[in-house]
Amino acid sequence: MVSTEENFANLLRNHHLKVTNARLEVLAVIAGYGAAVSQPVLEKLIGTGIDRVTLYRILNTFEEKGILHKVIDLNGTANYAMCSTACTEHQHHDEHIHFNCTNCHKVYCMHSYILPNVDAPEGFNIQSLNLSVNGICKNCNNE
Amino acid sequence: MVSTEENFANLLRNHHLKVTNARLEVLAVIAGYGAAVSQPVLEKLIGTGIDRVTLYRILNTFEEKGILHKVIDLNGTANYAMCSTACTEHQHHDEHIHFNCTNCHKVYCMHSYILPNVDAPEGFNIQSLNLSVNGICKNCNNE
DNA sequence: TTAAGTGCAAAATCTTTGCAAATGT
DNA sequence: ACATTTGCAAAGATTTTGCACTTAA
Repeated sequence: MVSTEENFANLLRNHHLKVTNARLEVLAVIAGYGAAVSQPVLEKLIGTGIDRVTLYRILNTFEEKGILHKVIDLNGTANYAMCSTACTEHQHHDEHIHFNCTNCHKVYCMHSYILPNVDAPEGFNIQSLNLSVNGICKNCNNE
Repeated sequence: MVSTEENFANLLRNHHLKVTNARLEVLAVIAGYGAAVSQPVLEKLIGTGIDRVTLYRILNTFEEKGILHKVIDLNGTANYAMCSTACTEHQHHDEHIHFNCTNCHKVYCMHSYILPNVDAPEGFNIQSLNLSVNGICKNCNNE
């Protein structure tokens, strides 16, 4: 079995990105977090190792390349989560439900739920759907 | 028939807020806009009559009191729309679909669509749902 | 009269940009 | 070697706070 770090390196290579320490660390933290993460939280988790500007640029690059998808939470803050392998530079497939915990503000991707169909009114064209559920997550309920 | 301005004044009184020019103007602009409005757009529509800080404070107060509801759009920007009469200081009822135009960035409240039921996974409690639809609005399709 | 609301200045965030130095391939 | 990536400094954008002045009730 290949190490996790090697998997991340391959992920970067597959998207024609250079393998740098900063990028590997961002991937490791996000993949290990278990929920979508915001830039401020990421910054705390990572510590002083990576400059804030670099972090912003890494997140933007990863989103453009289809490595991460961006989820806007209840407060309008951007949160990032690993994309499914179906995401590419040209098309994001982010059609699942996001659960926003109103207590700890974690954002969970609920891959097992399927979005409903919605018919657009006359004159409107639908490109994508985004269903957010707000409530209390399992962690917070057990405290 | 009572004038619109008098209706707005009553709306403010009903929520125990003083009737001021700034508040009446904000209500008039938002009610006349036909979609949810962001603070920057509101500021342009209103012009120099109201200080930016006052505008922020009015929007916050209106949201707290249940006069406006806040809709976060695709970019994480807060947009404000008139609440239905079912909204109070203690409980917002904002359970309708929001249509985000990816071209003009207007946010439409689709009151005629009903949200689907979602069952929460074990341990999670759902408080509210938020379904955003992204696409091209009628206005932009006709240009 | 007096509590609530407003305007201005200034601070606190959050995010982006420009450029020189460092790094991966 | 060379294009990419990074760090730092600085600018831009957005939102909040403090305080004195004004206004609605």
